[in-house]
Amino acid sequence: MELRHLRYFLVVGEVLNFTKAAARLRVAQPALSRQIQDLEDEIGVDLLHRSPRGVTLTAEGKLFLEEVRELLKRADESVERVRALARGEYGDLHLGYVPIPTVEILPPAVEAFRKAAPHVKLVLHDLPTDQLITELRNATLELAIMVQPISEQMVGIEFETLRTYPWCVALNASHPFARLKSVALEKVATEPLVGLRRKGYSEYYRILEGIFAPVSAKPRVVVECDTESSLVVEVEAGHGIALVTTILKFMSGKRLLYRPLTGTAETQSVGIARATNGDVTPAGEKFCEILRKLSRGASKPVEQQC
Amino acid sequence: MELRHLRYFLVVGEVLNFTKAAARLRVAQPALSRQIQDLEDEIGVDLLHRSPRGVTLTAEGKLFLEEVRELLKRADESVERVRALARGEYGDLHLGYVPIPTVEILPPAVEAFRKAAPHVKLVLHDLPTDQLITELRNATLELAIMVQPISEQMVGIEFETLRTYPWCVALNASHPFARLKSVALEKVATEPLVGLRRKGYSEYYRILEGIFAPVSAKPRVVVECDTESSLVVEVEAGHGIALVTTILKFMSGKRLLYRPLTGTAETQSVGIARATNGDVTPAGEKFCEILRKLSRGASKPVEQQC
DNA sequence: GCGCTGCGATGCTTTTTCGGCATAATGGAT
DNA sequence: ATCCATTATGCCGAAAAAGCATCGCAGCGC
Repeated sequence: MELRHLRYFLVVGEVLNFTKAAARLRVAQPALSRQIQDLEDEIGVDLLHRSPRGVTLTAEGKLFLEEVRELLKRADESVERVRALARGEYGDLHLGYVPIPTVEILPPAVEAFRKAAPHVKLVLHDLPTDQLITELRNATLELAIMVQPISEQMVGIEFETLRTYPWCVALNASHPFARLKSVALEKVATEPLVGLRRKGYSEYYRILEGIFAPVSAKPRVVVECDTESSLVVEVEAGHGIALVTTILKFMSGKRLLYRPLTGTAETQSVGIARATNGDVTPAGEKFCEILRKLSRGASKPVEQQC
Repeated sequence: MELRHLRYFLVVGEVLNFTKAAARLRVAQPALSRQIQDLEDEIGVDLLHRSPRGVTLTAEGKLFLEEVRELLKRADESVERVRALARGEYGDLHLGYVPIPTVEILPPAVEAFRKAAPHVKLVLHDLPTDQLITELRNATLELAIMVQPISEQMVGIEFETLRTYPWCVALNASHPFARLKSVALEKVATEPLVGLRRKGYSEYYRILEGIFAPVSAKPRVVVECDTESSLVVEVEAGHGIALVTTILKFMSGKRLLYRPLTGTAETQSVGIARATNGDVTPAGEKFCEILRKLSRGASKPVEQQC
């Protein structure tokens, strides 16, 4: 039994006339008769009552017709599903991200992707940087949107920058620096700083050290915060100033002031990370493409307004 | 795309080796390679990664393999279902019956049928004779187990006798006839009778008239009962005697006495009725066969013990 | 390093089967 | 009885599948 037999029987069962069915199938009537006979022989059951005025379905034929209809529909769907998977319009996409630094990039990309590939089950995993790296390596995650990791984390990881943000100083309105238009790196070196916690954000400290290296200073972090939101609270409370990027504006609103940091060329890059040997599905590639397009087309990042 | 492609792909996907798969499929390896290539070309997606050390499934291949597994399974099931229908082991069987006269025949037949064809949905319809005839004609019912209808009801109906029961007289213990071993027809002719109601049991009256015709008498039915059980009650209460068959013993127990009726050769036939032009499914035929076998093999009907 | 081995792919031939054409058989309708 | 629409059959050519021999490739062992 081949699908041909089923396709032929479906039409014969619907039209109830070999001649017309053959015309619709673009085959000669005798060929069609043969195929249906072969089908009946193979399953060993008469499916049709033949008469010179056409054909009628037997009870077995009626049952089989319904089965065949369903079967052919499912066959089409199966093929279409595989094609959709190959086009990146079907399947699961496990995507990791660090919430705060990606807040400018991720939400519009997710929205665009959901529109472009509505049948892909997009699973978002909100995790700290260190764990994102781990899960990319063991393939739990396919892609991650995150801050560029420090070089020692990069083995086996590929990173593609989407946006770069200059560093700036976050402070509350009563701080002396509030009157300045910008803050020089040397001045920050002596200030007490509010930072993120070491565990989970190890790259933050490496970057801080990188920024201060030219002035031979060590950052003096007096408060370590679990999250960016508590960092905002600490700075607002005057426990120190913080070295951040303007992305933080998205969550601090007008509670903090931001001043450009001068005296360093360091920037923070946000982009896409993937495992070097990791299989990225077409859906994943589609998501990357959307991210790239949005990053190219977007207006200048908020840092400009700092 | 043909089922052949799917069958081949299924084995290749499971064995992950063309040569072994070809051996299992009893085709040459190049033929198998071709078919799989054709399949991939047709759906336009690579399903396998080839290497000189064997093959592995792509993500698309994994998905398609599952789809194919399901598809082929369903195809087999569909064919098997049609075959089962043709063998009378699948489908619906709408069976009508008149409860009391069939109580000796039907329950064991239903039990045997359920064992022989467990996947047939047997739907029992408990209806009066007249309605059974109607529903056989309009094909709502396929078969009915009932008392043989009178000739004018028989048009378009075929009846096959399974058992015959002689008529006897049902009476209560205090009736004068209770002392007799048997009751002659002439004696019954003058007695007040308890009978079934005319509406729905029209054949009962035709039969009664037939029994009394030889002695030029008319049955004198003084009470018409809706059901056999109320007939038992009326006879027990002494409102009259009743002409019945010994089948009634099944429900009256020892509340009534039964005496053979002499002076008539009339009997009541219980059997299978079907519409002359009605399609009887294999399941229906199977049921008939079981009824016949049970009727042949059964011990003599209860009438003998009357 | 070089042949060996196991694997899938390719080229060519043979076999099967599918389709087309002409025509027979069928059975109800006129 | 004849006609007509419809399905079935016989035969042939074309297409597709299978088979056979062989190639190409990559890892393995000597």
